[in-house]
Amino acid sequence: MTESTLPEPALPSVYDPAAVEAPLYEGWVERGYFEADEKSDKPPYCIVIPPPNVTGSLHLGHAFEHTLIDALVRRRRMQGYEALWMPGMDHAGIATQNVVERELAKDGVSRHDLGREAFVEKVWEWKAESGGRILAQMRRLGDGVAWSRERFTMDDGLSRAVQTIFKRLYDDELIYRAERIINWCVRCHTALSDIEVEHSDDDGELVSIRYSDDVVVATTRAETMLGDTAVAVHPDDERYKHLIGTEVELPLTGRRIPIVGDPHVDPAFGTGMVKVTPAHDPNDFEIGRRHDLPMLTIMDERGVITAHGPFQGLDRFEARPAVVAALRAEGRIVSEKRPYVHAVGHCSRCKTVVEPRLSLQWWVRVGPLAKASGDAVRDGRVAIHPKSMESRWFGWVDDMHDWCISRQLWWGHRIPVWYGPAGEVVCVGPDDDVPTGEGWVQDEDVLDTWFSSALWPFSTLGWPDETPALEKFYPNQVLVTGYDILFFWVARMMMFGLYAHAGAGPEKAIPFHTIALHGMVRDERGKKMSKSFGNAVDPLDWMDAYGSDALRFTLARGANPGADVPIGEDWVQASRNFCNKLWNATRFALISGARVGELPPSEELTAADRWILSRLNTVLAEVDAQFEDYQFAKLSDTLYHFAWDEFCDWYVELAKTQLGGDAAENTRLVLGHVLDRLLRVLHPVTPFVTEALWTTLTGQESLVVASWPAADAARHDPAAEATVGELQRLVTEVRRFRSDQGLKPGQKVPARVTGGAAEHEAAFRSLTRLTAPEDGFAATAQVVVGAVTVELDLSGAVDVEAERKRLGKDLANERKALEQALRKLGNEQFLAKAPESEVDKVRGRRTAAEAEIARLEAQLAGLPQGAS
RNA sequence: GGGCGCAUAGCUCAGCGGUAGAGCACUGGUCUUACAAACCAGGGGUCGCAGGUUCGAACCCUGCUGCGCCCA
Repeated sequence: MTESTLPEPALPSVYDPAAVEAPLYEGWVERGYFEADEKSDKPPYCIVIPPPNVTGSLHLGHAFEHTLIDALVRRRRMQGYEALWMPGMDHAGIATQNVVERELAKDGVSRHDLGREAFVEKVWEWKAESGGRILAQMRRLGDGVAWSRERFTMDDGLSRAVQTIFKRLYDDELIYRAERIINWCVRCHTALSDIEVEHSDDDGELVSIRYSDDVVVATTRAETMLGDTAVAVHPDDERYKHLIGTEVELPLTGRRIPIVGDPHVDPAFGTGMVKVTPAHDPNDFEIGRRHDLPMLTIMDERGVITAHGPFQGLDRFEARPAVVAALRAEGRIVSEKRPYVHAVGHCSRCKTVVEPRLSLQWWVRVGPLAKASGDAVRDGRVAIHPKSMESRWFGWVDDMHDWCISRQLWWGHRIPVWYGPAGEVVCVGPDDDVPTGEGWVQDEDVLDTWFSSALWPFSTLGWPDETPALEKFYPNQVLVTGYDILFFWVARMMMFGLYAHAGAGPEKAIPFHTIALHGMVRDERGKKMSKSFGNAVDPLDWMDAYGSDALRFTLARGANPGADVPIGEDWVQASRNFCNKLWNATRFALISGARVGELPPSEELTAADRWILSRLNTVLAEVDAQFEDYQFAKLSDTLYHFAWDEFCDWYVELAKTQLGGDAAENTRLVLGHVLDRLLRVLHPVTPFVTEALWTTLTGQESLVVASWPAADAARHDPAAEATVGELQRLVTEVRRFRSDQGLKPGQKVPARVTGGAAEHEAAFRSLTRLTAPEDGFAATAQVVVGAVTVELDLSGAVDVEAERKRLGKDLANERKALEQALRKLGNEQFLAKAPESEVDKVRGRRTAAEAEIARLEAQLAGLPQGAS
C-alpha cells in the first residue's frame, strides 16, 4: 500500500478564503438551512438580532456580536434544535431623518418644503435604495439568519404592535403626557431621552454674579440668568436664613425675584446661593415646582434667545459672553474662572450640546415595569451572563426615571393620539376608528425608536397576533448584546416583554431566558475604536485580506465574558494561519487516504491512536461546557491547541510512521475520525473553511446540518495519555540536545535506546532523526528522561561546553525545586496543617529532584575536562 | 461628586489559595516529501505599591497610587 498511488485531492496547498466563501454562503441560503419551521417537533432555539440601524454599515462591533450569535445558533442547529436567528433592522428615527435631510439639503430643499407626507415618502425611497447595506455585509460574515423572516420596525406588522402596546399602556395609565424639563437637541430639533445624552468633561467658565449686596450666585451658563425666577439658599443656612422671603432685583431685566429656602441647595458649594431657572434646568425645575415659581422660557427651539432686548436673536453661545459683558459693565461680575471643567451633555447622534428645556412630552411611567424587570432577574427567570453584570442591571432598573418617548421628528411611529376641538384626547388602537370631523388633529410627534425596538423579541414573531411562530419561539432563548446597551434596549425589551405577555404567566412572559453580554471591540492597544481617533477598522477589509473565518475566529478567541475585545491585524493574520493549518492538515489526511468509518476496537489501536482519541473526547466535553457558559475565548483556545499542538504537531507526525506499516488502515480511520469531529466542533466559529474541508473529507452535503459530535467517555484512556506524554518528553529532550549541540535538523545520528520506550521506538527515532546503532557504535553523549536513556554517537564531535551548559541548567532547576521542597518540608506548621495529599506531593517532588541531581552531577562529572 | 471595574512576560489577555500560562512579538537553527501563512529549539515576569489573614497568597481582606467605564 503505497500512498503515491492515491490520487492527489483537489485541494491547493494554500487556503484561499475568497475562492470558497461566497459560493458556500449562497448555497446554504438556497438550500434553506437557516430557515426555521415553527411546526417542527424539535426544541426551539431563537435569538433575535439586535437590530442594526437602517443607515448603518457593518463595523467590528457587529462582526463581533454576530460571530457569537452565529456560533451559538449554528451549534444548536447541529444539536438538533429548531434554530432561528431572526434578522432585521430598526428605523433609527433621528439618524435616518438626518441622512435624508442632508440629501435633500444638497438640492436646497428642507423637509418643511416637502411637507410631512412627501418627506416620509422620500425616506422610504431612500431606505429602498441605500438603506440596509449592512444586510449584504452580514452575508460576507456568514451570518446564518432566516432571511425569509426579515423584519423592519416600520413594517405594517411591527407598527401594529407599536400601536397596540401604546394603547394598552395608555389605558393602564402607564403612558402620560406632561410638561417637564427634557434634553433638547437644538440641531436635531427634538427631545432626547436621558440615555441618548452623553456627558463629557468640557472646558467652560464659572462666573460669579452679584445680584445685590447680599446675593452672589455662580453659573456656567450665564445667559440663563435672563430666565431666573428666584434665588435659592438652604433653609438651615445661618448666613442667609434671614434673606428667605425677601426679594432681589434681577440685573439686566429689572424684574424682582424672591429668595426661597430649599433643601436641595448645597450650602458648601460656591456661595451657597443658587440662581433658579426653572424652564432651563432640571434641578431648578424641581425647585420651581416646590415653590410655585414662574417658568420662563428664554430660548426657542434653535437655542436662540427670544426676548430681553439686546440679547434677542443671539444664539445661546453668543448670548453667554454678551450677558457677562453687560453684567461686567454694571460691575456685577465678582469672579470668573476660565477654563472651568464641568460635565456637559451632548446629543448622542450629532454631539451638539444639549439644552435642558421645558417642554410638553409623552412619557412612560416605568415604576411597575422596571420593578418587574428587576424581579425577573432576581427570581432567576432571566439569567445574566456574566453574573457580575447583574449589579449593573439592578443599579439601573431599581432607579429608573420615567422615559420620554416622544420625538419631534417625522420619521417614525406617529403617536396614536387625537385631540378634539373641545379639548378631547383620544388614544386610538390599531382596530379603532380614527376620530373624524372638524377640528380633530393627530399628535404631531413620533415615538422613540427604542419604543418599537423594545417589542422586537415578539413583534418580529407576529405579535400582537397569536401566531405559531410566537408560540414556538417566544420567549427567545438568549439575547446577545453589548453591556453598553443594557439600558438602551435590554431594559426596554424586558419591560415591554413582561408587560405584553403578563397574561401568559411569569415563565412565558419573559422576552428571553438568558442575557449574554459582551464587551466593546478595541484596537490592538486596548483603545476604543472611533472614526475621529483614526483607529477604526472596516471589517470588510480584513475579511478581504484574511477571510471571514479568520476575522470570526479572532473575535471569538478574544471574547472573554463581559470583557472588551482588543483586536489587531496581527491577530487576524494569526487566525488566517490557523485556518491554513487546518486546510493543510486535512490535505495531508486526504493525501494519506484518511476516511471516515467505523473505528476499530481499542485493542487494535496504537498508543498514539488511543491518545488522540482520548484527548478528542476530553476536548469535546470541554468545548461543550464552555459553549454552555458562553466562554467563547476559552472554547476557541481549547480548539486551537487541540488542532494545532496535539493533532497537527504530534498525532499527524506520529501517523506518518504508522502509515508506512501494518497500522496504516487504522491510522487512516483515526485521522478521518478526529478530523471529522474537529471540523464539526470548529464549524460554529469558522463555518467556511470547515465546510469546504469537511465536505471534501466526507463527501457529504453540508456541515451546517450535520450533527454535533458528542464526547465519548469510553475513549478516555489515561494509560495512552501517559505513554504519549513520556514519548513527548523524550522527543523534546532529544531535540533540545540536538539544538544545543548545533546539529542540523535533518542530520541523522546513530543512537541506542535503553530502559523502555520499546512500544514507540520507531516513532521516537523518526521524530528525532535517530538511526539504529551501527558497527563501531561509540556513545559520546547521553540524554536521560525518567527510566529511558538515549546514548548518541556524535562521532566524537561533541560540543562539551554546550553540553555542560545544558546539564548545568537542568541541575540548577532541580536544585531550585529541591530547595523549595525542603523549605516546605522543614516547616512544622506545613506538615501539621497542610492536607496530607499536599505534603505527599512535596515529598514526591523532593525525591524526584534528589534523584535528578545525583544523575546530573554524575553526568557532568563524566564529561571530558577542558575540551570544547 | 457617587458607583463599578481593572492593574500578571515587550504587546493583548487567561489564571483567582498549593512548583507562574497562552497568543502575538523576540532570539537561534531549518525549504525534514500537509503547511516557510510552516517546522524545531530557546530567552523573557520579585503577578502596581504597602500592610494584614493563612502552614502557604498573583489569587482572600484593608489602605494607597495609576488607569478605565457608568451615573450625576
